[in-house]
Amino acid sequence: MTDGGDIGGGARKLARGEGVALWRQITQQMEREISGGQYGPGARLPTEAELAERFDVNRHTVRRAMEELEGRGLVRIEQGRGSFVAEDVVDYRLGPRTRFSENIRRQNREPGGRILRVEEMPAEAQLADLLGMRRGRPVVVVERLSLVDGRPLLIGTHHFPASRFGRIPDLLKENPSITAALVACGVPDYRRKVTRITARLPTAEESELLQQSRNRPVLVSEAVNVDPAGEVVDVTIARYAAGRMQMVVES
Amino acid sequence: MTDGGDIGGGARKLARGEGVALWRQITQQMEREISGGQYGPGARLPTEAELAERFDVNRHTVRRAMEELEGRGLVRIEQGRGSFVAEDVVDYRLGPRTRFSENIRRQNREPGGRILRVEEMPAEAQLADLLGMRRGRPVVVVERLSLVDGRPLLIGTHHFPASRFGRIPDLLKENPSITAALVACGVPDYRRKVTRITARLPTAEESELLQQSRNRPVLVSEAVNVDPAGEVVDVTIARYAAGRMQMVVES
DNA sequence: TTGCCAAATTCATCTAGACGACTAGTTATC
DNA sequence: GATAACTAGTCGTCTAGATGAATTTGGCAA
Repeated sequence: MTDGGDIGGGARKLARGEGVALWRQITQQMEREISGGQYGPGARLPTEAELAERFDVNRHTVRRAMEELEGRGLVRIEQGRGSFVAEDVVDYRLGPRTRFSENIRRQNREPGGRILRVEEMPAEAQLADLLGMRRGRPVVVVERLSLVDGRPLLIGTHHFPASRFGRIPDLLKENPSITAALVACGVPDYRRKVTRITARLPTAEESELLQQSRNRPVLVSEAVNVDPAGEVVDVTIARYAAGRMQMVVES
Repeated sequence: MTDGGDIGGGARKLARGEGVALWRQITQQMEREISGGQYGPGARLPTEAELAERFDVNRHTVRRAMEELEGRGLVRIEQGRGSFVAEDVVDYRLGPRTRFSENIRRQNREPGGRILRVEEMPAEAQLADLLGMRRGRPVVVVERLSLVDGRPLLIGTHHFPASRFGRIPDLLKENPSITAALVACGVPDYRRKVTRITARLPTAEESELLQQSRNRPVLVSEAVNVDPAGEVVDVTIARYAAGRMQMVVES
């Protein structure tokens, strides 16, 4: 065995004062061990205190490394329980006719969800432009948390022109399905016209609702939906727990 | 004015010991001030030391808050210089015939790039399946950093079956255009068949190449490209600096 | 057995201080 | 005038220690 290193899983000496931060070296080492199969998916990792001792650094330094791994999607950290190797992702198809429930059921998983918020408010400039309506005219905003097998996957915020869809709040009280509410408003079908996608870290509220760590990004999609006549039905902004899904675009 | 608070922009007292972490409260306050226009896009924010004094907390607490804002895309932190309010994003169209250069030029921006790595290696299981070839057979791997107006936007890793595209390494020495190399290999045209998108924090190397903070996520896309006959040409994995672009999917 | 409480474990936050690394501007030197 | 050396300002990393919050465990009482 070479200079104090123990490739089999023991402590490998960190290089101090050589330009590479200690926490980065710990990140790399843990990454090697996880992808090398030292710990299987879902397995529990040593505690921060143990790792700190093993690498002979302060616990804060280990924490910095673990936070990095969590953000990269390799581990999941739970307060009071420990750290675990990450697992499982859902495929989420993004097509012109994407409907959440069908999408999920196609993968033999159980869709679910609940309405978080329904309100009417004036349209801001950018939103009004996308909806093709005048600024300040009322829009109905519906926010929904969608689940897969009981785990939150996305937060969707829908914006409908109130002139045409003012009945939606009442309809949703009867039946929480947005698609059904649209049918009742005379929109039997709609399709996605354009989608913009980016990613960022979640706000405190988002990470709370999605039950996802602050370090894991959210995929943010902004979609414009139109009815068969090409009329804009709504603008939806959805935030997906990136750690739990992969968006699939077919073309 | 109420209990020591100065809504106009001065120090607002933080609530200690009430269940909300101090760094979160600082995040919120700074967010309010930035989105409220206290600081314009690109403007320099107070130093960490100044903020620490203003909020009456340790500098580390301010740092935690600023890292959060950076990850969310609101600010940009530069060592030795300071922190600045974030700006500008590029639209990146993702369609069946997406070509990087055209895509960028359409927005009156200047595309650029350089080849990072070219090598031949055996195909791993998953990759071989996607390419429709046997495991372990050689693939040509080309890694390229693509720039917009001189700023890195994405790292693309292309995987070609070596049987058909073994000449690519030599061709790229003449002309660094991948599209041109494919033409020379008898593939005048190709299109994107399916794309999978997710997001995660970047590795050290990725954040280095993309010149993007460790806290800003990368959008990761995996695309399968096929020629007009439907034969798989390559599998490309691209990592985009999420802070500098929005992916646009039209359907 | 069930339910509850207390202790132990483990991660989360905050403070305090030191030093390193990078930037930008100033001064000294050739 | 150009260049090098220095300096102040600012962010980055690391240590050390204290306290809080969430979870698990084990024992005791009903």
